[in-house]
Amino acid sequence: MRRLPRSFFARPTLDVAPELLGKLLLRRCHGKTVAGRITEVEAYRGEDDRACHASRGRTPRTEMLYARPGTAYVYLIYGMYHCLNVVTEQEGLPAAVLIRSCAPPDDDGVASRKQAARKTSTLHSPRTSMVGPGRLCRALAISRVHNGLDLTNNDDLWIADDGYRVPPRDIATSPRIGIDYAGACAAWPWRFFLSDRVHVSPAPRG
DNA sequence: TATACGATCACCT
DNA sequence: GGTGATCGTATAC
Repeated sequence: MRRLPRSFFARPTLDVAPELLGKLLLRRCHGKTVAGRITEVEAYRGEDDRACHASRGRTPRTEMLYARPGTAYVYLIYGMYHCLNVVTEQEGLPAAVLIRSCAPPDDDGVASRKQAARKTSTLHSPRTSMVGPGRLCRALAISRVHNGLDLTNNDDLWIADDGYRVPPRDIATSPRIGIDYAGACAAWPWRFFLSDRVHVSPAPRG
């Protein structure tokens, strides 16, 4: 089990995002460690990306997007949910990957992940589900107190590689969710997810 | 100071 | 299919 180093995040965001699929998101809280295997992410890159919060420039809110790669950017959305991002690229270039969903890591040993989902469905109620950015942060007790945390060097929240590999053909892409206001950027296929969609948020209708 | 709205979710018909 | 919850942020005044 190897914690992802800063060099992993200090690369093009569109390379980092799909490579985060299959990695473990780990959260240590009150002496217990909770983990999720990343199944769905979205890339946000640069001031020219109208869906990126930094598209209106550097403000107190977006400051962390300009920080060192490997920094956590956590913000409050709709007054009640939090979203977790990992900052990418070089310091000064505002870019990050939104972690949208995780699967229970113990699904691994089962041949069919759909079978595993059925098997464990009663253990993962809507309140403990890690599918969806708001639910993920609720399940892992992630909030704005984690904004600015260095994920490469702390023991509360980090990302690790345990050797699990996602075959490239099992990765699907789509436009990002909930950014219809972003003009042409709304069509960019910057959402990456496991194509079985077992632990992935449902695609919007339409 | 006031207002509009959002990288969501749960619950309703 | 639709809508309310709930509040920080950006923008307009």
